[in-house]
Amino acid sequence: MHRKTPLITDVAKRAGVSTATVSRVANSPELVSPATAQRVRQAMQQLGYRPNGFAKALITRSSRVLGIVLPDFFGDFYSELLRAADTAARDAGYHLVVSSDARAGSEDVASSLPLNFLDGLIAFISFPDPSLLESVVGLSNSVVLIDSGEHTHDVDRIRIDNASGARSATEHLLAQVPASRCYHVGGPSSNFDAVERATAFAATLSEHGASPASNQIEHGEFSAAWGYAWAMQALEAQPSAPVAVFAANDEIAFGILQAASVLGIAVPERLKLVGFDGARLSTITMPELSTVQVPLDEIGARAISLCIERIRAPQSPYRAVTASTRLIVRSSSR
Amino acid sequence: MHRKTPLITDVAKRAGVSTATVSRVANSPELVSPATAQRVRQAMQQLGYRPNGFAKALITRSSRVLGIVLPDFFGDFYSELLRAADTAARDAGYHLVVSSDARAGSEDVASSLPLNFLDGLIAFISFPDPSLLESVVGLSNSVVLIDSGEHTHDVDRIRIDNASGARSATEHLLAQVPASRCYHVGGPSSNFDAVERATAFAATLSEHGASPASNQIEHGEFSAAWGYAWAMQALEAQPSAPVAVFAANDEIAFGILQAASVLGIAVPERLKLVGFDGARLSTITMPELSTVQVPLDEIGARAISLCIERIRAPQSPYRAVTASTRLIVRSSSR
DNA sequence: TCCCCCGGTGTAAAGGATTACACTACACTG
DNA sequence: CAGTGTAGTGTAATCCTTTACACCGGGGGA
Repeated sequence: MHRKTPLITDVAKRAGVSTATVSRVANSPELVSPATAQRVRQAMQQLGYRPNGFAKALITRSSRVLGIVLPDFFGDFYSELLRAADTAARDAGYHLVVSSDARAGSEDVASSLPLNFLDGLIAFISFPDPSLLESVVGLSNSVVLIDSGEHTHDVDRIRIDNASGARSATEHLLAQVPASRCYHVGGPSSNFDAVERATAFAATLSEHGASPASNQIEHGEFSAAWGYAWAMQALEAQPSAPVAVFAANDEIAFGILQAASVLGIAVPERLKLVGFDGARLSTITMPELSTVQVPLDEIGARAISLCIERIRAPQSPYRAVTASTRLIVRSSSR
Repeated sequence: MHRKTPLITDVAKRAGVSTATVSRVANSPELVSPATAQRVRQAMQQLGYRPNGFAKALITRSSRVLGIVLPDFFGDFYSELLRAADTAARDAGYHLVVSSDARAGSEDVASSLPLNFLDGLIAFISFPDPSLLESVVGLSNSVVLIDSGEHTHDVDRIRIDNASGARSATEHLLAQVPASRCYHVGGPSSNFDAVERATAFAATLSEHGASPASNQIEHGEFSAAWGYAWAMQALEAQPSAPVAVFAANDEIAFGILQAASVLGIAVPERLKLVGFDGARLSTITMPELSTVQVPLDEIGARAISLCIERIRAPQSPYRAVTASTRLIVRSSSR
């Protein structure tokens, strides 16, 4: 009555060959004579045969599926990263399983991915809790960490060069506005990137002989709401002299832009604004947002290639890659 | 030298039981005496045992992994949908593999997912090419289609009630502005949702005795750039009397909002604007955007539950669910 | 006392592919 | 003509778990 899904033996029977030959047609055609291959392929077609992935993976010890853990699904930042990773993975014949709760404990990371099916794991964890990192690293043989700060573990890593981008942005602002009217609207103080960006901002000010007042650097979250809230209370009180703000990411900058519009503060005339990330959002704000570009596509692709290379050569030395950042000046700050 | 990963037999040996008992401890603990279970668990712990997913899936015929195909990774719309689906899946003990090129052919859909590992498939395909749909349906035993228009195939489906939302929005605008100054800025004419929304707009105008001029409904794409471009050329020429615009999604509306700001057209005084989707974007624009809310979380969760129910009961009758939409009036249109 | 039932456990048979190894037939070499 | 290499194919072991079925011992009913 109900047709069972065809097995390799069915194909073999139909084509008048052994299962080994059928398998070879699928996996190493060069070992099979063209005539036989043709017959086998036809049999596959007619039966609608598709190899059972589990059986294949069981003996092959490989699923060609990678897991990727991101802090969030939302926002252009992760979308772009994910897209790049997905493309790179596909080009290499791999698939991606995504998960989004990196800020939860590692048990969650573990339970949020079908770990038993993965050939490798890429984790973007910006809350550098050493024990969390340690356990994530233990989750798979081939782990790549993105942007997880310092660590003691042997593992492949990709770092974002927050400091140099933040420096460029700050220098750029300092060239236009005195240090005392330069502000940094930061991300969460528990977030690795946020801290690095804030630190670089402070350091750059210091190098210019200014020691930033406490209200010149404030931490919040990576959201437009935080940027808006900050701006509403900080900018309202400002005299008419121009102010410069370096936001820890584009979302925050976007919020600040909205507040400026409400407050009637002209950008860039009275407010010089620079964001961070260089994601899509920065190109659709009005005015267009100056930003520090993070090479998301490069990071995504590199993460995949590091992971795949480790799968191929488990014993090779661990590598650390730094993704460089670059200031892009647009109309919000000139 | 190098420790092999522990097998179920290792655990069994160490705990002094058979592999069957070990397996039972993991899968149906109620069959095992507490004392034995305790010993086995301890052995698992000590060895760091994790069952081989492939072997398990092979015999179980189930991976508890679902695939989901979306048109895109970008934008709040899909992010929210994905998040809801992911949450629902996780709650049900399933994992999600995502893929993003639904507008490509079905071969691409097939190659973009590790089909051989999936228990089911959820596909959001808004370009209702019948043969594409047909082949996607054939990709897995348990397929759920989201919003793929009419179709002849037996398959579970979720539809977005575009028409009723679009009607409400249009009525809302007609209550404030004469029909001759109501515009619809549509999405791609090949997109199912876009067409339904445009059609409902036109129908509502007709019901009010107005037959929309050709320039009152234009198709473009679901992007801020398109909305901006449309507004720059359409709104510039407008007299000072207020105009109403129903955008086919929030992104487009966002672009229109930007253009209005550039053109110095006050919203909502001179331009009444309503979007569609009700994603996050609509809440962070200035002014806040009236929109037709699509219950993304409900859709995501329902898609998962339909899929899982089909897996459980492959022979049950196919179902079609309609997700209702609802107008949310905010400051951009009142 | 005998039997039945049942909780707890073990044995061994799947599950469906890949691939090491063995083999055949034929073409060449010397 | 014996010997060797090679292209093409088949046989059977293997990957690691789950689970149907068998078994065993003891408590309770008749």
